[in-house]
Amino acid sequence: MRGSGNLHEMAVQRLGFMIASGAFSAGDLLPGADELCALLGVGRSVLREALKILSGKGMIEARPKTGTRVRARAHWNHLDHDLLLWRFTSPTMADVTSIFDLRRAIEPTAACLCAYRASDIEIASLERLLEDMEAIATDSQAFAVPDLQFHQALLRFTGNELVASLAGVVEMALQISFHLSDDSASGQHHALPLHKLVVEKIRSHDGEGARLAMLELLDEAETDVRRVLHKRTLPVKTASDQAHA
Amino acid sequence: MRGSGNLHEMAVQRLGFMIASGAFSAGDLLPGADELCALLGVGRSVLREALKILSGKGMIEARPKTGTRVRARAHWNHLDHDLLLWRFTSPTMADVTSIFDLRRAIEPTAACLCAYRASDIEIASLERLLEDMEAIATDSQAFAVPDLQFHQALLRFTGNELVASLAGVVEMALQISFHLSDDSASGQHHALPLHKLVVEKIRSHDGEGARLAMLELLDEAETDVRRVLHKRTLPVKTASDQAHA
DNA sequence: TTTCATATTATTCATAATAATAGAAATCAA
DNA sequence: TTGATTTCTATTATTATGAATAATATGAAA
Repeated sequence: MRGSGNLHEMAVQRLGFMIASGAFSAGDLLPGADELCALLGVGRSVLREALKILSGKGMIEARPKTGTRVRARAHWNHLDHDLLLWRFTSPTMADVTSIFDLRRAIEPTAACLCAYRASDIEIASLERLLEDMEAIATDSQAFAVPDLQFHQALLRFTGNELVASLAGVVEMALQISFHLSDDSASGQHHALPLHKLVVEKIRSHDGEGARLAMLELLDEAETDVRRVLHKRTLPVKTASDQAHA
Repeated sequence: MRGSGNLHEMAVQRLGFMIASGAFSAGDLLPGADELCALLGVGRSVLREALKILSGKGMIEARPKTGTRVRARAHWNHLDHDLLLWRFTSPTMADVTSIFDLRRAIEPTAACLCAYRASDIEIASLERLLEDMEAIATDSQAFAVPDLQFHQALLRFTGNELVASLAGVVEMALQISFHLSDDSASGQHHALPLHKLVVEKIRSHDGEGARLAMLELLDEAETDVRRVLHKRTLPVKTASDQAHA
């Protein structure tokens, strides 16, 4: 858990992660203010700011007399960057489904919009990112950087700030992909042709083509993640990794 | 601007709206802490909490010595409920485009997912909402309630919390629709058949059919909004409504 | 069953001390 | 003298603490 920076950031991270990982369940009362201060080792102002941030994410609700309650998950802003982080640090198969549901909804549409709206300069910058990816396609880890930039640029070039605000989700998705595939050094070169196809379709203003290419790209990415995650999660049954659980 | 509730909520609403509507532009320095306290009529703790909430939305960034800066719009979390409110209180045509871009990406996919995942109970509750809509189809304002519930239920029944977190966007979209169409008392009865079609397709587990029906529904909704907004914005040129501009 | 008092808790404010840093001044090397 | 580097300082955010206020769930009384 990233605990660097200001005190209240640290408090947010610790408390938020605890709540997100189920240390308190929905409807539960958090400990009183003073007790929480002691638990987190911070003053009241800091705790208060941390609680405000968490309530901004929809996770808690404070009321006089009763105290501070954990709200139902339906109220949480699951698209929040921190929340994504807390939730998907150790992703399950169901988590992969969630993420790719959303990507499959957003990114093909974004590619389609780009085909009609992206400027020549923007398309050129997509092509430059393709070159970057090609140059380091053998290094599975370094590949992550231009890959992420590519997908985020695509969202941005829709010219729609609402769509672009979903960048955090694809960031998390790619982080999971690359985190999982660091041992299977297959390289990501098989992903490159589809990326190229997407840009080709965008350059020729073929919206429907771009959508389909992106869909195919996502299908492939999802099966990749599932395959590695499957191999990863099986050994857990035998291994005794309950050191500090 | 809803200024009810706690002091810091009020401060957030006022400051946030000011920033969102361009009173300070990106990179600008906000007034110092004490000056802001005076401006908003609150103590330092309250101001501090308000600033924390706004920085949680990605709108500002505080650093010692320099002060608190307004971040570039690209960093804002435009999907945040408050931000949607501040931004779309008086929507432009471009705003309508933004919202429907996103709805067209999300809701057809959500309808498709529902066709495969929604339980019989959930489908039944969609049908109940259809009945509610039918019962009050003549009252354009009352219609808004079950309509909103319908679209949000659809997102929820995908079983995907990430997707469901986009409920705020459709809420804003429908609010705009109904806010605009309160004079053109055409009634929303023409929207009903398409809603029914969506549910029919879901009940028969026809994902692609549900997607297409939802797409059609959105097309119709968008042209409706555009038509009314067009009629609304034209008279502004002649009217002298610069009373307190 | 309703009304009211009370104790608990969050909320707010005010003040003081600490930490961080941008910009200026001073120092040093070429 | 010039340029870069370091140190210093003033400014600002950050944190802590204490005290007073507002709101309300709970239980007692009517």
